Amino acid sequence: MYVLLAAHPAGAAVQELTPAGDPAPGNPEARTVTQGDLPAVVRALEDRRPRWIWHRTQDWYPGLLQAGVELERCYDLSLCGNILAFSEFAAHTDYARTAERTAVDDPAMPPKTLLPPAPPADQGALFDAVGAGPAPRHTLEELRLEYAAQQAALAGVSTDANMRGRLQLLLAAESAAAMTAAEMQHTGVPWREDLHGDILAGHLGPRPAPGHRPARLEQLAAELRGLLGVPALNPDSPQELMRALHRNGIEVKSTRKWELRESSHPAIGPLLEYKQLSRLHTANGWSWLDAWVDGGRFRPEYVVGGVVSGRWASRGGGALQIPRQVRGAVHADPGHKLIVADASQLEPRVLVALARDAVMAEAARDQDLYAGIAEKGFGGDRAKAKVALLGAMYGATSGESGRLMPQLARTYPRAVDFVERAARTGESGGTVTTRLGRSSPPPSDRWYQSQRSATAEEQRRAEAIARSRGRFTRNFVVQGSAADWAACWLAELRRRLRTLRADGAGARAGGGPELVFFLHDEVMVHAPADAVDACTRAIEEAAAAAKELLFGRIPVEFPVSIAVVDSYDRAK
DNA sequence: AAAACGCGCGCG
DNA sequence: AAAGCGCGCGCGTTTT
Repeated sequence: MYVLLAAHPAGAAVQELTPAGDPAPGNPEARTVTQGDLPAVVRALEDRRPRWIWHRTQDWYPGLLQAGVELERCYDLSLCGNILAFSEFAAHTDYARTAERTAVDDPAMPPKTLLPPAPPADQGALFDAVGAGPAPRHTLEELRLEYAAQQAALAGVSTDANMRGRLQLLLAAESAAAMTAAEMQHTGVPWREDLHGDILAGHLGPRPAPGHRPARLEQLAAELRGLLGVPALNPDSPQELMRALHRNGIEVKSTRKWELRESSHPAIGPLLEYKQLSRLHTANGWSWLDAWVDGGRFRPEYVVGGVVSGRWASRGGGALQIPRQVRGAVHADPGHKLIVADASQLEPRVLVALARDAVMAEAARDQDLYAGIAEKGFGGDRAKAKVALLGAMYGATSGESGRLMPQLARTYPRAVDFVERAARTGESGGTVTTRLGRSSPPPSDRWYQSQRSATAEEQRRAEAIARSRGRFTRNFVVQGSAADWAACWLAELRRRLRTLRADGAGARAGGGPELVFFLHDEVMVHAPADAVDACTRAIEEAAAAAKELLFGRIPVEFPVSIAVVDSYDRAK
């Protein structure tokens, strides 16, 4: 069953559709629902396990979750349309051809909200007030036609090499990701403000008055002014700092910490400490706590489709950059555990599978892939093998990594060829595509302009721009296919956790197992102690399922390492 | 005064 | 030890 949900002046409009996007023969009429009635109506329909079709998950699902309604599956027209419009698998379809002319939704655009909670006051007037605000951006009929067009495009994708199946899987996984993101934002990461406060006080001293440096930073700044002989120095100003360093004979070209570390001047130690603590204070200090942690939960906004490769981005709170320094504040509730799982060395394993490199696959049977690769081709030197492989995936040209490339190519020609081909394609303006069919964006205007270069200087510049795009497409196939895998892993895990909750896992502990965090190749589940074993099994099963969905039965493993801990800093 | 840019650094 | 990819954010600085 497919149900389309659209904004309507009266609140919302609901219509049952066929899988292809036609009005359902037995029940072709749309009906309108007031905003207040929507949660109850949706909940009643959910009993029939429909796939909910809507413009953007972020417009609908947060409000429904707020009203206590959790749903199983959806189809996000905006996210799926973006994939279909660019996918090479669908490039020959009418949908992709017309999509080039129509603006595609920007995934990074903030969502409008239809149901409580109301958006912050400063933007409330724009999006608020059903009936009083601007007309909905898309009518029910427009969205129905959009869905039908997307399904027609999908039906037009070749079944060769299971391309249609793979793309369909990607659309389902992307839509599931959108739901997971909304659910995780709703749930939040368990965050102990008191522990965070202890960490801050330990490093910085007591909380300072607003606009002031904490005691420890002030002390270090004073020390630096003395050591560098600049009484008014503001160490936060790179310009002032650079001048002060030069005056003391410290000839750095930037104030980056790895360059500073080269110098042995007595000011360098305190300066590096200042930089580290200053970062902690400004990025994850007391104001961060005030702004982002509420009621013991950190609720970041995830932006599914925010990265062209298919990775998620986030907005506000730096959710995808929680520094190791403060991970001790991420703490399970009483009677609960955090299960932190990450896919070990995901990208190189994905490369092995993509390239069907049997030699590398054999080496990758080792739990430690880099050690396995080192054994064959690098005389057991793990560090060398790792640097070489990372260089191959990122397009290293110089340094040790660049020098090791030929050595890697001798033993593993298929894997190296695979990324080299992706690079060549990108350099010449072509498109590359992930395992499930997400394609790279077209070259930038800069790239096109540089193609028409005349002088030798312009020519050199053009080659640099081309190489830069080559590094991007080289990495895109690996990073993007890893994101494909991770999206499937997450979707499979979500499904299993829903089953565990439905079966009553953790009912006594006051809250069943929940996904609370996802970071590229890592998931965190917050689970009652007695559900931990079932959850770890679910995580492993989901990983195995993801591999098979992407690649079928191939002799490449995607092991996950799992830590069951009370706080995040104890994981790996 | 506000917006845009560049630096530096956190994460994978 | 940093370099090759992908991000977000806060600060200082420059431009509008």
